[in-house]
Amino acid sequence: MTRQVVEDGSGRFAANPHDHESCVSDALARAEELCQQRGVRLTDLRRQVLALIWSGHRPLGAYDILTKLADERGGKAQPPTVYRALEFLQEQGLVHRVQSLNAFVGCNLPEENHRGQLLLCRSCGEAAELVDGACFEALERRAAEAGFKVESFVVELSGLCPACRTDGDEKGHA
Amino acid sequence: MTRQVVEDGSGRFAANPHDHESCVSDALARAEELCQQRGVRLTDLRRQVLALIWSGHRPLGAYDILTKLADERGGKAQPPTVYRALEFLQEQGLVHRVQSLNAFVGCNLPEENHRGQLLLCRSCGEAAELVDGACFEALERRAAEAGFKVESFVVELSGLCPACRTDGDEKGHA
DNA sequence: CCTGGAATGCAATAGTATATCAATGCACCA
DNA sequence: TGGTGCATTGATATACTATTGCATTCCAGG
Repeated sequence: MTRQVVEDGSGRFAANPHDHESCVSDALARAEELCQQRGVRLTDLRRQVLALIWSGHRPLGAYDILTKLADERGGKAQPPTVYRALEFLQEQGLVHRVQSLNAFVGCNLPEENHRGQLLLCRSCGEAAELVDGACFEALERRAAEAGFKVESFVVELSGLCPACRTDGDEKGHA
Repeated sequence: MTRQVVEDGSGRFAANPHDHESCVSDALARAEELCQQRGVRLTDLRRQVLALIWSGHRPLGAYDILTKLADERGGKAQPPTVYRALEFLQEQGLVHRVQSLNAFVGCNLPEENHRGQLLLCRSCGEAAELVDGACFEALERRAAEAGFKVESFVVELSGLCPACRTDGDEKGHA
């Protein structure tokens, strides 16, 4: 079984032309499996929200999701519906909250209870995930020296993804 | 000139009993000097907001600041007033925005255009700042390998500060 | 069945942030 | 001195983000 993984913790961005449908179905399949294993319920609603989040590789706001959800259902959905689904998905590690954008993005590594570093392109809005344990360990050690006990990390890097950087260069040479 | 520095980039938390007045006046004096040097205007309003932020070592929400500001002025202040002041103070490196709390905290190292790592105590709400260039360099290098150009960092660690950790232990032994 | 907890629906409201335009202040220069 | 132009502040409205509380439905286990 060869699986096309476009976000794998290497910080690689989804190449623009990729088989995105398999991206989505893949994420959903793994979510299904994971929830099964954990004995939690991936309900229709939660699956639907997860699918919406995976509709692209850029973080979506809760109200973006809300709108799309309402569309798919014929015009009715309330904020708590979305926020509750998001809460569940976060608990299961299936999505990350992006603090600096007030938005949510799918996570491709839900199995590991990792703390991801996010790379956020300020130009195209796409996100990629980096996993570097060494960085966290260093931070944790440094915090411990100050007597601080770390419980959760937020690491978000904003900048330009490879594609947008190139575009910018070209424009710059005009 | 010996100056009492309670936040110095070491991640040390302000000891509960410290001369906080000198903390505030110190921060204000340096802000004054810095703005002078840079040829930007630290107006009354901005100074007032900065002082409010420095009224403690825990991040304040914009609307907390707004309320206090209104108090000090006799009942009138609007959100944009506060947000504009905050924007200025951020640009000058005098305050940091805390993304994971939607709040703002004073920065004691405005001279260096550093990207601080914040330690946030979930119990008492106090914040301390860590400055570890190595961590940023590592992240930057890692991102660069993926072709990503980092422009700004958000690193926020939530957990328990030394004091609250001790309290927790004591309670735990009950 | 039927029952108890989880999940969802629904209405209201709380909390955070920005857009827009008018009025004022201040540095600079003629 | 007085004007000119830009930065700053005031004021109103509105957009965007998130939560509370309670009613209803669903569903696994007894």
